[in-house]
Amino acid sequence: MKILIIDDEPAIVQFLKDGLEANMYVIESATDGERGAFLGRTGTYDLIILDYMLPKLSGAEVLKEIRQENKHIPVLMLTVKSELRDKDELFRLGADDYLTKPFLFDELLLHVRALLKRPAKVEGEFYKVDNLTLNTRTKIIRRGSQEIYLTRREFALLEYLMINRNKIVSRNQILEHVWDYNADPFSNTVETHLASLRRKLNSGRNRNLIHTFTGRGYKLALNKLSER
Amino acid sequence: MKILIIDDEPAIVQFLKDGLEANMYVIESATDGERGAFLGRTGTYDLIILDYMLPKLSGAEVLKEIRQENKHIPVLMLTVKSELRDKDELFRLGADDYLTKPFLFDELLLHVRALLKRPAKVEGEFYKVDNLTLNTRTKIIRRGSQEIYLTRREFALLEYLMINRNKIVSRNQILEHVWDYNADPFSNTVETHLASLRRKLNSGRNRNLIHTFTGRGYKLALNKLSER
DNA sequence: ACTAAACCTTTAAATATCCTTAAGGCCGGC
DNA sequence: GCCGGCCTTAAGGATATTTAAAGGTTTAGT
Repeated sequence: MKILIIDDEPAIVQFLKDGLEANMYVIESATDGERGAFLGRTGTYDLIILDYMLPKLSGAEVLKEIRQENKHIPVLMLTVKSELRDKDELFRLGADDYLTKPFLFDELLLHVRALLKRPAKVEGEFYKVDNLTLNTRTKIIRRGSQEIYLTRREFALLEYLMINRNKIVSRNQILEHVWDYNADPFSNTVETHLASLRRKLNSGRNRNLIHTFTGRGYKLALNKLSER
Repeated sequence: MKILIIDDEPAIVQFLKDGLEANMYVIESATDGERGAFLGRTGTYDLIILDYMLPKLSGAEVLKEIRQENKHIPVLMLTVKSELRDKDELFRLGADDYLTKPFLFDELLLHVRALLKRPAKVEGEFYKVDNLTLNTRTKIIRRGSQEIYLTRREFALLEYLMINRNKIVSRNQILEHVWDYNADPFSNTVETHLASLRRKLNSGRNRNLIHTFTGRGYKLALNKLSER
């Protein structure tokens, strides 16, 4: 899951980034409204965290720009109580949720989880394919009863495959959803991570669940071809 | 365990602080209601000790503010008998317990212990992971039969890890619960204390119980990964 | 109030982990 | 059987963590 943070205070951005990365989210950030609006319009995110008070382009304007692009990405707004005249104002602008500063990180995390659950991305507490499970709350991966240790990138990759299980996802889709804009599309880092993910998932006598479709992409499923 | 003291008399604050620190609690304090309410709302405490009579914002008002933030932190109120018309008044406001001044420190300590036991933070007299035990009453740490001497900060750190045993806690969570607001989040004092804690706990041929999850935090547990 | 010890924090260097890059071999499609 | 795309492995670079040591502050004893 990829989250965009737009806030002009570097310390806050860092605080949110660290905390969210510790919870296995992929983070991109912008420290002014202009850059934030650009990323929000052009990037691929599952959630945007947007400060109300911003230089260059206010939070409200950024939100408007994003919404114009017909995107219905969940947007969580951060406000200072004194700034907030009317909370309905925020919803009218198109925000999905808001939080008044200061807040505890755990509070934010609850809101983030709730928002990410909405767009039918997450049905229950678990994703499951064969005997492979991903717990969306604890971020624990298991193959059968054995817990599997994954790095952040590997986790984000597997999560994306799990969300799209039984469907073919292209290399570019993966790159868009799991890597940030710095990623070099000509490098083979996706393939490398897929390899190490397969190695970790297939240990023992477990069957391979990540199937390659040459020229098309990858599919996480019990069988390469669907049979009914 | 971190305690917030809100009292306008510096001498009382000092008295409580010294005594509680001697019992391995981490203390923060405020000498007026405004500051107290701010800390109470924004900080992370396991208990708040609140004087009824305060300048700027009365104890009752401070309590109301804290409770508005939906927090159910235990609050211990301190009153002078003459101030207290009706003790039910305090409970109605949301206090969990009260004490009338003057009192003996040991009395206070009993109340503090009782309150901290409530929120399922402490089950019995001991925390235990492998052959490592922490006695919540005597504050004695043992690895097997060997007693281990820890400094206050090390103790608070281990206690926090013990409360959250078998769960990953991030560096920021640790900072929030074990250090006070003065702590510089960019220094590596947490890491340094973890190192010295590990050194003390792992002496001899004991296995390491504090496991690192790069980019995510630390977990106190028998094994890094769980197998069921 | 002074001194010494204990403790906590800071800095910096060493180490470990993770991510990316690059090269060579393998496999599947044609 | 050839070619291009994919996989694997290893090495290098970047980032994160651990360790060591010195400096500063607090605490405790006299």
